[in-house]
Amino acid sequence: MRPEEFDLVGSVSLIAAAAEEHRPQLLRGAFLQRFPAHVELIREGEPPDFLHIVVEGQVELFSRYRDRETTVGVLGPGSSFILAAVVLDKPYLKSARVLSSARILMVPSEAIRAIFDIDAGFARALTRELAQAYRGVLKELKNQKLRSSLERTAAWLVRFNAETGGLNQFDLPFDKKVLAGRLGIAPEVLSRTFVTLQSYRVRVAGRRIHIEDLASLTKLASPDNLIDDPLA
Amino acid sequence: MRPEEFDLVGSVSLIAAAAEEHRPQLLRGAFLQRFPAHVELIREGEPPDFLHIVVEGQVELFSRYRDRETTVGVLGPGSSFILAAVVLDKPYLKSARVLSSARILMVPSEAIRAIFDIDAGFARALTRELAQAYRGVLKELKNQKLRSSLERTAAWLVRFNAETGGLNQFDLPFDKKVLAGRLGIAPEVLSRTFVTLQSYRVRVAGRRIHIEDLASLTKLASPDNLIDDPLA
DNA sequence: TTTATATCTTGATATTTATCAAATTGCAAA
DNA sequence: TTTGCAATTTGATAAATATCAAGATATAAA
Repeated sequence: MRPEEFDLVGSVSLIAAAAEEHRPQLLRGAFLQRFPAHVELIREGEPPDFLHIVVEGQVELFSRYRDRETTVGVLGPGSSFILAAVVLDKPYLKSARVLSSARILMVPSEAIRAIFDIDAGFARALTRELAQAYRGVLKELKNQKLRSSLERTAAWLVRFNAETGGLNQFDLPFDKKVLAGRLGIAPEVLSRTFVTLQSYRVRVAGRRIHIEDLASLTKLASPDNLIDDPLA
Repeated sequence: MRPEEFDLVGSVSLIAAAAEEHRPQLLRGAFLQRFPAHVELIREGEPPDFLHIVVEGQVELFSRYRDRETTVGVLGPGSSFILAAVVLDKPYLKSARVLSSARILMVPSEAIRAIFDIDAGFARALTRELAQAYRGVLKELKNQKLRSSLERTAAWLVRFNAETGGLNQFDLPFDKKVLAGRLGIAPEVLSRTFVTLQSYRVRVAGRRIHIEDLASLTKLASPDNLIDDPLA
């Protein structure tokens, strides 16, 4: 890696948690690589060679089964993925593909495990990250099982709105197709959901969303910190 | 705790992972307590006072939202729960109730966090446990999103059968109502699912299950190690 | 611009799952 | 045993979501 890349990488919280003297070892076999959209970064079932950290762009996590596919998450800068597989040295449970052109930091799994064993601060950070990831999936499971697709959509809109300044208007950060996956519904259903949301005074024009009655949408969504996770 | 209780507790893998000299500190404020069925052990939203470990009996993990409720897991002896909340010192995301009379080991959260900070072996064990828990929920999320209720039921039967000796006959370990919750369906749907499974030569009599054509059931279930988790 | 292609929407319909109500069965305490 | 309650089953129906097939629209490359 080039020097300026080290700076960039040092700002990744997990790496920053490692003691200064361990960082070189952690980054020795690491790559910071740029990938175009659609590239499949990892494939479920494969052994974990690298811990992946999104530095720039967006990555979709998904899983295939028979002839089906489902999205299990969408990540932005700062998020790592497949940490659990790396820790346990077990096969990936999910695949990942690049949505919009992305830069990914790839750190060799053995390095992660090695530093984990000798650097308590790094171990703590990693464990915290894992604990947060755990809570993230659990929340998503609850979101799926306890809410209807209309409610999930409303909750996502309310959350995204809040996290982008609460201006009550914003652009969707990805294709509606991807949002549908993120929400666990078919794209057609999302389309119809947006139609239904008109009666809650949500206006949709292409990627542009206007929330004209936040109170009403919020009432529908029933946001709940025990279900809704920060969008990363 | 009484001496024989220390033995019992020492066999819990997480506790066993702590260095000998740290065990007393870990167990100083701990309780090993017996609870009757139906007791609610923890309630989502509350701050994490204790890490809970099932020593005997069964515990159902569930979550409420509005007027709904969903099961997020059923645990047996050896399993801990709410580890992530303890590590992060954040509110529980799920509630827990006793199914069949149970003995629960409750270890104060601060003790867990304190030993975590000074005992690398314990920290490693805890992190591994967390990583496994993460993979467990992720698998459950995939199970829910990628399989129909019929397939989930078939997969559960195939898995349970395999883990109880592969005899192709066994008793359900809990009420059908609880199994329905575990599978994420209404009890009425489970009833009908069992009727449908007759054409796969599954016979149900009360709690007794006979699998008369494992191949056919297995074909329906498409077991997959990236989805099906050991039942613990 | 123009065109090719993918995304998005809409209509029609099928599947899946939930809900409600009413038996029925099982089981445990008296 | 008998009684009473909870669990389970079954029928009827509703609600939620998926699927398939066109169109319509947007977007990016030429």
